[in-house]
Amino acid sequence: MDAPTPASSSAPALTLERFLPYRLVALSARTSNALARIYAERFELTIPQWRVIATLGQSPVATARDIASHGMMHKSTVSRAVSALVARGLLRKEPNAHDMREEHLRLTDAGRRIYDSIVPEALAFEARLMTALDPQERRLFLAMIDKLDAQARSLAPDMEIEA
Amino acid sequence: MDAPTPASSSAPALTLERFLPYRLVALSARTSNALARIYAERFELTIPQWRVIATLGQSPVATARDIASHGMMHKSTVSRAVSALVARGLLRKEPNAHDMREEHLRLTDAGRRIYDSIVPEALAFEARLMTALDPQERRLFLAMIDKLDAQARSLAPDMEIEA
DNA sequence: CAGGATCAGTCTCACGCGCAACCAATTTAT
DNA sequence: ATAAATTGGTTGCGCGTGAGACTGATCCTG
Repeated sequence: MDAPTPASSSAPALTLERFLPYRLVALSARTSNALARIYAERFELTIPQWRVIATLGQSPVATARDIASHGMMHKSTVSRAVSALVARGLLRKEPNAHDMREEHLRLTDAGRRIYDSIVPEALAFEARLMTALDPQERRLFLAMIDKLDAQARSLAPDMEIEA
Repeated sequence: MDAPTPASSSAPALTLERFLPYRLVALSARTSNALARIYAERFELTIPQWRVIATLGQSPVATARDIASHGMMHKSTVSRAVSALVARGLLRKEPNAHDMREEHLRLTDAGRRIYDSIVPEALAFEARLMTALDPQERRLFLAMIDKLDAQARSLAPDMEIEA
């Protein structure tokens, strides 16, 4: 790409390189792709599958609906990821006697082993990424993400997000 | 979702809410979706189409390859977006006499009008989002994104990214 | 100045996704 | 009590995508 030639336009300049949504997408795509290598190539997990496992690793029992909202996924995406994981023996469905519509999901031992294998690598990756910032910056950065996320929610309140 | 129950696991804790890649994806998805409403619903543009237009709004002439790398898209994605935009009369292909392999792409007047309509709205959206941060924080935040992006590149150097 | 590597862009294929219709269980209203 | 509305989850469908093969053009190297 050439140097950004000013467009023959009357509109105020929109320079993607300085446009926040663009920067966010770029950074998030880069880190996600790098991280995906861990669980995709080495553990044969898709992104939704990893999100299901990550959620259940953190909260041992959850319904598909919980997982969908927590992982910002469509419920059909979760449903398919769950089916695949159950078929692989990494997840178990347990009927909920109090509400037969929902099913409680739980990692099997094999599922937890995979989770336990991925977590240290994911944390190590995060740590390597974070070396770009000093400790104070890290706190600041996460705090600012929180603020921006809250603001984004308030700007599009009714939106059910998909990643 | 319930309160994060500690998992019965020996692995170090991975709490998604505090995991940087997760936070980045969440924020980036939220802002992208909100922004997409502008150009998707009101101008009937897909995300790749908007990226093509945004790039050409900024650098009036570019090849498909330029646009792909600039917008972090696969070349086939760009190819299809370009075809659709040409069909709609928003883009023009011009053969390059010096290299018959590539084609120079340029917005038509209609294309530029759409670009000029979207830009102020996109900038207004960014501004509204940015109100969550004070001016100094904004500079800091963008600088930290740059640092993290550079670090992410160095951690996965050979990776050709897709958003 | 040939022949092989490289490059721009298109096209086919298979797949994963979001959507929306759907089913079954449960809650609410009448 | 019963019908209507709501909710959790699944499934069929259509579409857009990424991977990668392929075509034609250009460049490199001997």
